[in-house]
Amino acid sequence: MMNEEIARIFNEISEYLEMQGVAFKPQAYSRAASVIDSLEEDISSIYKKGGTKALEDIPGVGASMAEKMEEYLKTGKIKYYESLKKKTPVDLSGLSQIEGLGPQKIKVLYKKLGIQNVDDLEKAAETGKISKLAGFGKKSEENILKGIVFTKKFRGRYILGNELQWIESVAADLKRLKEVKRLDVAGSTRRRKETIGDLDILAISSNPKPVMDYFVSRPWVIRVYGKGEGKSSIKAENGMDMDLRVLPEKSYGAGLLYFTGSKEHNIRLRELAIKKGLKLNEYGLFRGSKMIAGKTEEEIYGALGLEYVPPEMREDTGELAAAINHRVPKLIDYGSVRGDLQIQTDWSDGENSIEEYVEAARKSGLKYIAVTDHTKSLKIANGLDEKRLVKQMASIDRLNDELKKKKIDFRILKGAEVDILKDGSLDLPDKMLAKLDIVGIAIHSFFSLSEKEQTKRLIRAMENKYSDIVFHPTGRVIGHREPLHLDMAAVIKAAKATGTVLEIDSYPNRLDLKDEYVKQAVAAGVKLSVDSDSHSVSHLRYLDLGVAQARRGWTKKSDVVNAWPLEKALGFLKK
DNA sequence: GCCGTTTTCGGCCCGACTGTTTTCAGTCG
Repeated sequence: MMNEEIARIFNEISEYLEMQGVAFKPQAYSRAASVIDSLEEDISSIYKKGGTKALEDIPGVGASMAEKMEEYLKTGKIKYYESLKKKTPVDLSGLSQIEGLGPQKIKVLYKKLGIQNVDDLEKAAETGKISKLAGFGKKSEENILKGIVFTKKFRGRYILGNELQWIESVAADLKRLKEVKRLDVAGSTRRRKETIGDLDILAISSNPKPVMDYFVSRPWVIRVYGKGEGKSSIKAENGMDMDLRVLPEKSYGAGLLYFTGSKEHNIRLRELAIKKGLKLNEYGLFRGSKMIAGKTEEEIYGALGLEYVPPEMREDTGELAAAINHRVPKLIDYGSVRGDLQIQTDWSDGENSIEEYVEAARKSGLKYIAVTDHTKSLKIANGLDEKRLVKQMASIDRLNDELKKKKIDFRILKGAEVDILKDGSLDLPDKMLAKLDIVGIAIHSFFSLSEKEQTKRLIRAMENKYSDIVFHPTGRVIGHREPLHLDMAAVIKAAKATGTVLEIDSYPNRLDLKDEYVKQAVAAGVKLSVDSDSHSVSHLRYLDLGVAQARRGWTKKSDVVNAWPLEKALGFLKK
């Protein structure tokens, strides 16, 4: 993607300007960089549609940056950036990844020692040159060496769903201390971002010292960056950085709000406070020196004249306007999914039998599941042909009869994850699809078709009168596979027109649809399903990740068909 | 450099911790 590259360049420009001591411009560039980085649409396609005017519609991007982006798209270079780089030829991106190094220190390292990259830095640190510099010391030198080792070893972010159990066990461990009155994991974990970079843990304690002592001495702590009564920072053995902060009870809501973020949401809140003649920080909301709110988040939103905003919505994507007008949607609750509409069993590439799924699903409180094994084209997954599917349907009938006899309120739906072929036709004939309760359709091949072809292919499949749900619609695998080239606006429009449900696949590295598309789909009146895409009964727990994704896309219970009672859901789906 | 139900000019979030200092700059979130 162009976006990542432009974001990187803008971030570097920001740091160069900071080196020069320029005021305000660095923030402008770094804000634009972060917006561009999280943008769904590619810069080049935005530019193609509307030129620099369209680029200027990106928040934080004005005429000057739009022009630079245009220059980059046309020539592959930005002269302004090149000249900054020429003046101070250092690997900024690499160097600033080292913990504790920022623009000012990098500047000194370059001017005094000619350090241009991480290798130079390592050599200088090893030969003791850095500790002799003014403003640096022995400790700085040690930290730089440690930082180099760590950045080499661990990079990138963590997939939330893969870490959540561990995070919850860490929190539970700390909560057990008698000195801890309350403890929450804040940050992007609380906002349920699909990936997280580090961990922010908050606690109330009137006696923080033993809590901090305990925290930094956990066996999985491999490095302690700092330890104080108010804050301690460590690195865990999986490479994740963690902060634990202890706050007084009267400020806990303010702290929770502040450390939950997002940063952009907080900045907006502070600006709102300023406009009301107030000041918001992590200790409370103040009028002059008088604290007027702070104990709970609800209290602070209230004092600012706002409706409460759930953490999953705090991304500065319009939630504050909604809160001002008291129109924050009532989001779908965790645990409110009643049936799972995508499950693979041992008939194809799943690990468990239908019977085992029934038992596990009942245990987790579900009322129905759809068995949706792969179809024949997906040979690698042992996909079912018509003959085997008929056999499976008969066995589901038998199991349902048994459940009925035992007066168990649970239903197994007959379904399939039907492969969408290259031309948009389906892998099973209509007369077969007609016999299924749930026809999930999915793309598992020809990932690199052009946007036009891929969109046409998917929409054609949706137009089949038996297609109920598009499984993992964009096909992305976080950190592994880019999403399909799709015109999502057109897909969402087609979903509405054809009455096809779009899935939120809850699998940790899929979470597909992603939050922005969920929001667009909900706004368009498209119905969603939240499914686990289980390949084992242990995956059923992922449903809450899908609900989190739904909440991040402002979804209400009424938008999610499998949060409805079974009969209503079946009534909505196509014949 | 960006932005505007106060503004097209004059603002731009704010505090903790570290390491180097002896009162503070830099980094981080």
